[in-house]
Amino acid sequence: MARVSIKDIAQAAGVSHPTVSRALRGDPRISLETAERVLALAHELGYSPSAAARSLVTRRTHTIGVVVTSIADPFVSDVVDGIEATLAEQDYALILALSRSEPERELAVVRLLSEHRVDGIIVAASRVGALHDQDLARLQVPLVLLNNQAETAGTHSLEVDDVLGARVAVAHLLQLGHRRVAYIGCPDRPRSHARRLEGYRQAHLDRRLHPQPELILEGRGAEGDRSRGATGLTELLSLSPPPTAVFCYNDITAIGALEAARHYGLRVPKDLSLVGVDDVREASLVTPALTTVRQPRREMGQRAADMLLALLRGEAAGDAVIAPVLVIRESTAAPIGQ
Amino acid sequence: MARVSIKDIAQAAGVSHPTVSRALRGDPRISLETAERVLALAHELGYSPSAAARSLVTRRTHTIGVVVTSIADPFVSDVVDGIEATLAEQDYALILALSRSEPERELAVVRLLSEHRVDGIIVAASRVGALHDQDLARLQVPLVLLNNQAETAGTHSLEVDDVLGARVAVAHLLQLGHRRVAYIGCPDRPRSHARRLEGYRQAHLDRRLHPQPELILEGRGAEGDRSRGATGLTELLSLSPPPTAVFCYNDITAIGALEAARHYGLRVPKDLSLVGVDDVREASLVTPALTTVRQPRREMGQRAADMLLALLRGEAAGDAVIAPVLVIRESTAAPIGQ
DNA sequence: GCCCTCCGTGCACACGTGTGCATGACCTGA
DNA sequence: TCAGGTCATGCACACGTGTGCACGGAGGGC
Repeated sequence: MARVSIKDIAQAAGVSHPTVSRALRGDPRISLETAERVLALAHELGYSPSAAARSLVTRRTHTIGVVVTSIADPFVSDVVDGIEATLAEQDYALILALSRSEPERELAVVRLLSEHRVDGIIVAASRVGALHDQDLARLQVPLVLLNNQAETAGTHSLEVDDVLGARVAVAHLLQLGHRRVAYIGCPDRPRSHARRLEGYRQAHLDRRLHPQPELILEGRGAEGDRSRGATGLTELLSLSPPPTAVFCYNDITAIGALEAARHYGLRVPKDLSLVGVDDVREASLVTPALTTVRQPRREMGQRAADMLLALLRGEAAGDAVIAPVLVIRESTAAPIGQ
Repeated sequence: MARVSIKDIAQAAGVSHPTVSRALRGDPRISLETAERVLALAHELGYSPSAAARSLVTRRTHTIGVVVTSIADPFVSDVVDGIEATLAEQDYALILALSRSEPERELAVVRLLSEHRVDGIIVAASRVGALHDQDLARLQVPLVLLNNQAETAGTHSLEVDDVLGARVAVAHLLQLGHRRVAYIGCPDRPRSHARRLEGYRQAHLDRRLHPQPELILEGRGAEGDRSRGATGLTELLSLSPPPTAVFCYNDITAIGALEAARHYGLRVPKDLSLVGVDDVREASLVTPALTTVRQPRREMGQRAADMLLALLRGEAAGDAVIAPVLVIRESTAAPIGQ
């Protein structure tokens, strides 16, 4: 423990401790001579300022809290990586707190961040939303919500443009020549589900096409993503004619559909094109590699941190919308006969 | 910001602030009556103690630093998840710091943790090791190293039993009836490479078999894991007779070998059995799903945190070794003719 | 030579909490 | 009635840093 304080330096330099404080902070009122002497001594004694003592008087901890449901989720950890990158540049410390979607833990998180007097908070909920809001807002600290499913008043938020992502993905399929493009959705996440569906519609309308209702599957709630992809595809194949391409709510759903397609003897992308959303690790590994809509996760983290730091500087920061990127791989091709 | 202090409570309760402090900490010397009054007021006013002020006098911040190379690495994020679980139980805050394998950043990390006076530090290096040690040790704070490649004196460490993991994996292959089992290693990580090779040897000796030198591939350094798996397998197939099973340094190497096997028209596991190490996400997703040696990552994080907390309580904590687990999936089977 | 100005530094206090010691009230026993 | 003891509380100080203000000295203008 570096237990040397500015008082020790003061004594060694033969000055008062306020002089040391000013010298270290580069106060121009201190003579060059003493400033140099103090700096040299500080270095020599291995002085390290106490963030606690400093924050006590400045009322700033230079610390921000990051609340996520689970750090094991690759989406979340990429976002946190981006957050840290920006914060580290500004010498902010990052307190990581996991809510684990347990009310008890969420309460403890709020208490922890409150006691440590974080200057600001970023909440990156991977899936479920609508938590914390109330309690965290009560801390009276700048709050940035990332990809939150719930609309919360009084906070700043940042999210990916889901409508645009879906629109670009479906436009890609339509441009390849597909005319029967299906959508397998996700009722568990109503907000992004509705937006992706909207993008699906817009892509059709952009080409003066009308989406066919029987090709739009809401899916059942109780199912997991993967199984929803499989059962969804089974259902779609019973139509006549069946779709030649499917836009899936996310990559895991698309992989489920991919497995089902293989089971039915369909070749992807020759007989069926598939597109997912998220660009999870598995997407590039599966055979054929999945065409997908990537959320620039790291960049989103950076942007969120930038927003928060701007708020801390007293600047006004509106909400931000990030544009996703279509990554074309091997699971999409022109339909047979084109 | 909860800016109400014990002085405010004291004033409201008509007592002195030390009395409030004692009442909140449950000092038995305070009368039950005033204690209750103080607690009620504290709750009513929304009091939240200042960790900074408290730590200034107690010389304990109840905060620990976690240093990792990259949080985006799934191994690391699982470990951090485990660390957080244990720390949260004890109401410790967790400052996350990324070194990113950049000397400049490592220096900044040390400075940051030093200024925030963390009570202890856990270093979880995913791959490269031999960093920080010097600087971090200088902080005079309990230090736990997790899976570090370098031997560092004066610190506590925790690692997975690499020898045992390899031994169990190879024993599995031998028990299936394989008699020519190869090993594709990794010269970049000499420590764990040597240990897995040792486990490979032991498994043979356990059955009174002698490993054949031509079946042991060290691999070239410049190559990536995946490509090393592919070129390694190619080399092995030129032997006569070729091996019927391969134990790979890690899953990515095994996947590289898997792809090469497919390229040569070999069916896995019918013609060739493959085993990896790590149980990365991809391992269970690839076809056929990979038999592998899982490192209990989350548990390792928990154990590391437990060790650190024990050290903080002044207890002696030796080094710990974690036993890995063999996960049998679809990439291993008895050789043809068995 | 005197007054004013400017420059460098120190004094005192503040931030919020914890703790050793003293203080006063009350009770007990002789 | 008084000495001694217990109990609840307050006083003063400490932790390490930052800042408003006062102070002393040097220099310049008249």
